[in-house]
Amino acid sequence: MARILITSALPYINGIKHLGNLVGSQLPADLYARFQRGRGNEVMFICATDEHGTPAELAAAKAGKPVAEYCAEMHEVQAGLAAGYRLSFDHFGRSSSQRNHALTQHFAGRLADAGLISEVSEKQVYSNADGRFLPDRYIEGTCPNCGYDKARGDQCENCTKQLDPTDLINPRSAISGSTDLEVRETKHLFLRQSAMRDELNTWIDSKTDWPILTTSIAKKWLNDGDGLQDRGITRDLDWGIPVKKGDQDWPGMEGKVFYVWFDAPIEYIAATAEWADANGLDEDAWLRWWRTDKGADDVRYVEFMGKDNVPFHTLSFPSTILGSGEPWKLVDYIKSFNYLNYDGGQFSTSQGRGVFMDQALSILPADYWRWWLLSHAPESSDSEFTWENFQASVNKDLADVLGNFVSRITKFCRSKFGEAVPEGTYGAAEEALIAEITPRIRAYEANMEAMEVRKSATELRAIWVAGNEYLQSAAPWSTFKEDPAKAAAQVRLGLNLIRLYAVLSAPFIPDASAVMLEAMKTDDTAWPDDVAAALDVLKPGHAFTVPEVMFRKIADEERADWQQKFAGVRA
RNA sequence: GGCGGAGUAGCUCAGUUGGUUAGAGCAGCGGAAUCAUAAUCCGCGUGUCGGGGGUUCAAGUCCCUCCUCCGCUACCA
Repeated sequence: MARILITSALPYINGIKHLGNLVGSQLPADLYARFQRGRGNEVMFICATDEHGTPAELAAAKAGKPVAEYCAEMHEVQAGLAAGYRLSFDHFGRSSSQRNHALTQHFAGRLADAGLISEVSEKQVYSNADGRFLPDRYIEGTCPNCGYDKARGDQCENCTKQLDPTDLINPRSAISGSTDLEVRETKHLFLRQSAMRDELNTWIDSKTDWPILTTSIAKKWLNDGDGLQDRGITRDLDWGIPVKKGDQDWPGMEGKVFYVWFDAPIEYIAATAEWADANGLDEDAWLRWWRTDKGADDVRYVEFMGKDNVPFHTLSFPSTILGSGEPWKLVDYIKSFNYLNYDGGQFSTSQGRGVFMDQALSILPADYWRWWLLSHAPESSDSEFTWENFQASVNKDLADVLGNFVSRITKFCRSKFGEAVPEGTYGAAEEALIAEITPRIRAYEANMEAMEVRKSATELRAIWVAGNEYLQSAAPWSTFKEDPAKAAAQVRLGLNLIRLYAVLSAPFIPDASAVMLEAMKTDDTAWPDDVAAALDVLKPGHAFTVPEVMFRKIADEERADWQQKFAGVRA
């Protein structure tokens, strides 16, 4: 039995995520986790909310709440939505946990001892009115290049010229609009990634099986300009993990916190410790997933994320791990995704454009969204959500192909043989179906193993179609008239197909899978290594029930209504 | 500007290291069947593979060039 550690990029705390965020990391990670569990492997699936940083503080202020309280509430909201989408995290932690405080401070101490931390004094813009230092993006002013009056301190959105905040004419705080700004000297810690460059380069070069999207981004950062740059890992904020060297104070760094991108990935580890705490387990229970000297040497660690997160997972976090000099588990495979667009434009959290996780669940059950999003996952390039495509795909695949298959076979059996699996011996046609479906199931497994999400969905659908093809050519409604025994065998196979589909489909549509198993009155979810045996699990006489309609169809009027409703911008 | 991704049938997309008549799903057209959520199954595709040039016996697949879209570009996370 293999042991597989899976992490999904951490959703940021400042609001409810949209469907693009969902399909870019958490959902495919869940698909993979469910598949691996289904195969009988031991899985640790970890996610958490990413709670630190300026945007969290601002969102809390806007909500009129203390930031700790705001984060606690939003964590519960996000946890509820994760449950709504059936994301099967073993633990959904918080980057603000005490475990993460301790681990982040521990790593910083180790890195300092290894000579990989430097202290740098720099000048940053301080807003007296806001009482805080302002990140470059939170300073607005007139672009010296094109005269655009809402240029940000890092870049002008109008002419795309990259800027330094001090370049701006008439700079003001983007938070309060105040022009009472001044440049102050402040000291920060930098992670000396540049010293790790060769080691990282060698490591990335060894990952020949990674998606091009992943390695090309990493190589770009390693080789661009003067090569990998050191990165500031502290900030002048109140909310965050206080800068400490292990459990010791860090002279000169009082009142500062670690930068969110330093502590967020460490939360993958800390959340696993939180999992152990929540389950009353000892230290070894989580260390065996993360420390190669404590049993993690046979763990396969896979990370899922959108492409914007790649630099941090290929360079910064590995620098932290490698630089610590301790035997922490490094990632084995990084699955990265492009973006999902919404009706011709981008989904946008800040602009409220698109469909958000809570809205989607309010109009349709999770399986509809899971199926569409996963079967259209933006793997090779950005992909696009349109209501027409969503309606057509879901109606055809889920309602017509799968749902109707379950409906027709169970109802036919009930009317002719009653609600129990009839007696019958499989013949040539049944053997032919098994012969056709077996290589498809093997291909499905291979695609799932390789995290080829769309291809997996295509193969699964083809397996559903094979059931309809079989039923159509076997035509038990005809054979029943002259040879009821033969019809009985055909029906028995059909009912067994339902159970098989439930097992195979569970990673994509867990709720429908549960409905199928319940209708077949079985809890046998063994993976079909032997397809013939898997189609013989439900024996003659085994009782079942006819389930309610599994997937209702989306009507044109509904679709038009939603299209209208979600066309604008969310308040 | 630099780097990366994409441009294949009306729509969404597959197309391994170049090799027989370029594929799938959806939509469309024709037919079969009537167990079923009017749900299924079968048949039907002459597409400048973004444009142009080149290498080769052979290119969607390699090289050059141009065009279009998208992302990233290091203090948003």
